[in-house]
Amino acid sequence: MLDKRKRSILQAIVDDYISTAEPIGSRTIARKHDLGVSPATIRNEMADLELLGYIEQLHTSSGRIPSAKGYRFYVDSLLSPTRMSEREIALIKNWYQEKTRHVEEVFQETAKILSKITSNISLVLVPQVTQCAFKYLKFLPFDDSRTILVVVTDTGFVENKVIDIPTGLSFNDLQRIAEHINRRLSGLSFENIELSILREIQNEMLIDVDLLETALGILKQALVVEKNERLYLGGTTQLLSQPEFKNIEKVKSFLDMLEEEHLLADILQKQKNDGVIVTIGDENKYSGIQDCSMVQATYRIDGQVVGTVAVLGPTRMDYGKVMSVLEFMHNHLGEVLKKYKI
Amino acid sequence: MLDKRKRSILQAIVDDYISTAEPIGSRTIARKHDLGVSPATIRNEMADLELLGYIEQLHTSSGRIPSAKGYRFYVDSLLSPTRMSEREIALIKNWYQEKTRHVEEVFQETAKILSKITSNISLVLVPQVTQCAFKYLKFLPFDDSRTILVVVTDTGFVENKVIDIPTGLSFNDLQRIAEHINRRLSGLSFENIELSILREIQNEMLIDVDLLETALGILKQALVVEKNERLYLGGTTQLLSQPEFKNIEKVKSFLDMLEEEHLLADILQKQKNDGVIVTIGDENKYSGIQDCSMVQATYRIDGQVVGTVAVLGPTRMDYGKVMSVLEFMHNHLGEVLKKYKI
DNA sequence: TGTTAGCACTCGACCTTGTAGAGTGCTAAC
DNA sequence: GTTAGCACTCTACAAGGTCGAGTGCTAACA
Repeated sequence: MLDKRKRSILQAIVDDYISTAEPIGSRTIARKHDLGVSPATIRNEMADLELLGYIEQLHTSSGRIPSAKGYRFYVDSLLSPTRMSEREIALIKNWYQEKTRHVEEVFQETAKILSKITSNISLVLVPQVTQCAFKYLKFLPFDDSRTILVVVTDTGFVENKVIDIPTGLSFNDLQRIAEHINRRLSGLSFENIELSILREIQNEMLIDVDLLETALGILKQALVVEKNERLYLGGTTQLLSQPEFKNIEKVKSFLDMLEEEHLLADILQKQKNDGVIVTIGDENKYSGIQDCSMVQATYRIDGQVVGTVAVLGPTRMDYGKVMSVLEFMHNHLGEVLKKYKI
Repeated sequence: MLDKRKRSILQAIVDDYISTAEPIGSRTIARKHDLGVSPATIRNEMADLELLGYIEQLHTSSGRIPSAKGYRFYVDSLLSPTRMSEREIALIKNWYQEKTRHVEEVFQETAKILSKITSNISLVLVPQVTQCAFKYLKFLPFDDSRTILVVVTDTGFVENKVIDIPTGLSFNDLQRIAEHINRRLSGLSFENIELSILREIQNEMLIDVDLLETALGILKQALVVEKNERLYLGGTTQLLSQPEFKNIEKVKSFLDMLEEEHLLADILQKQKNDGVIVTIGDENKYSGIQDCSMVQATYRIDGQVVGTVAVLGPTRMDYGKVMSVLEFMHNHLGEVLKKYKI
């Protein structure tokens, strides 16, 4: 364990480096932070800290910058958990009030808020439909050969698709099939709608087994669409303001990675514990972001975890601020979503 | 009018500059293009071309680069209209076949194809709903206080929204109102649904004028959502490969502009003639893209123009290729959309 | 009269060199 | 254990020099 002075010095280095993006020297620390010791002493301590792996040097005679281990210690032991100020909270709540009318807009604006406040890239993973319940499906008329299949969930998500009416089925047949399916499935969560239940339905409707199969196929297809998690991204341009992305090649490879949406969704750790998680530098499993850190948090509706929000940026990020914002989202995004009738 | 040799030289300059992004000198032209004259002669001609405003010099003793006027002349008079090769066309058609299942995916993939082929940013403006016809609206049950309003167009676009049931209206009232509205509006294009018609409907339904007003309000609100043009963007990262965007500040301001979607939609000229249009440099009305060129083309369904595709990039773009691709989209995107049941 | 070779000139790109400044480690004194 | 002093290291930056590509002009040539 580090003694008090070493901790103060490490804290000073991380704090300063986060705000200036410049390596920090002993004299700078002595000047800015009143530790009551001379630069020479600080130099000795810094040599120790470097030996212990908390800070590193780009070359002889440059100041020190925090290592991944240093950031980890900072986040775990030096950062006093802060909450957002009342004023900030009021601002955010007001933002939601003004800018959101659809559910989708809540996600969109959440991404915007996060990236704006933290000056980093934000990710919002929307609820997996599997976690909400099937309410009903309905076929709406379109023309002789096509119909509109509408699937409604208990949370008010509506998905629709224009589909061909399977040959041999009349529109009335479809209505009948829909009614039956609804009677059996209504209220079940999408997770619980398994092939076995679908088989049962098929068995119950002895007539037209083939036709039902087609209809069930359509439902399944709709489910696939539903299940597809959606990801909202915010603040990709903020990236360009960060000094670590001066190098245009770096920006390019990073943006290319961001375009691989499924990859990003995968990067978000399936977190077990319910709260804010910080992943620093090479703790990330994808090499593309190993000089980045990610802070993520779940959000819940009625106590159930339904999605994840995250902030992604260079390891040199303002962990305190980012964590407090995500803490807020963790606690309040569910409320907001509920208010806006998800 | 330029004589034949000047035209050859201008063409050589534009061609070379497009492919190398370096100013072109007289010696380079003499070497690469067999014009049968010496560099000195070419120099004299270039001096003339500069005087006429077709090319310009960044400083004494640099080669020449085309001016906006030069590009304009190139596009109008030097570029022989080319078509895409059969092989390329087959590739594109195959791409659509493999990657598109929803209508939205067609737009998404069109943007991707355009940016991939042209190495520039692509814009796909999707059909304005105003240009297709209202088919019907329907209220679907949700819960005691809310209903799902579904609006269907003749092209198969379906938009839905969960709305509060206005106090005083029963679900049956809504059904009745929907029926009446459908009877009056079905088949009308959204453009033709004007306030006057809505007033008429209001007058016809003498009972419950207040309630109808509310319902019409909801429809109008849905229309607003509908009318909102959607814009698909592709290849923003391609930008970073272009040497004119080495400067990170430039990239940033450009990307910021791209985020203003409505602005972009506005930049696309409301074109009257039906074909491929090229806008070069300061011909663009927005100052943010005055060192860029834009090539745009309409696409049609059943002979009716429904949307626009465009490619945006530095003035130094491969106009021949870009124009041929957009010519292709102009002629075939409608077909693709039709096949995928728009 | 149009074309060409030759020449002096210009300017950016690139390299070298020198200097200032920030920072370090070590040592000796407090 | 702490500190002042000192020699040392390394980067950033500016100044100066050279190279090469390109130009315009002039005089000679077909």
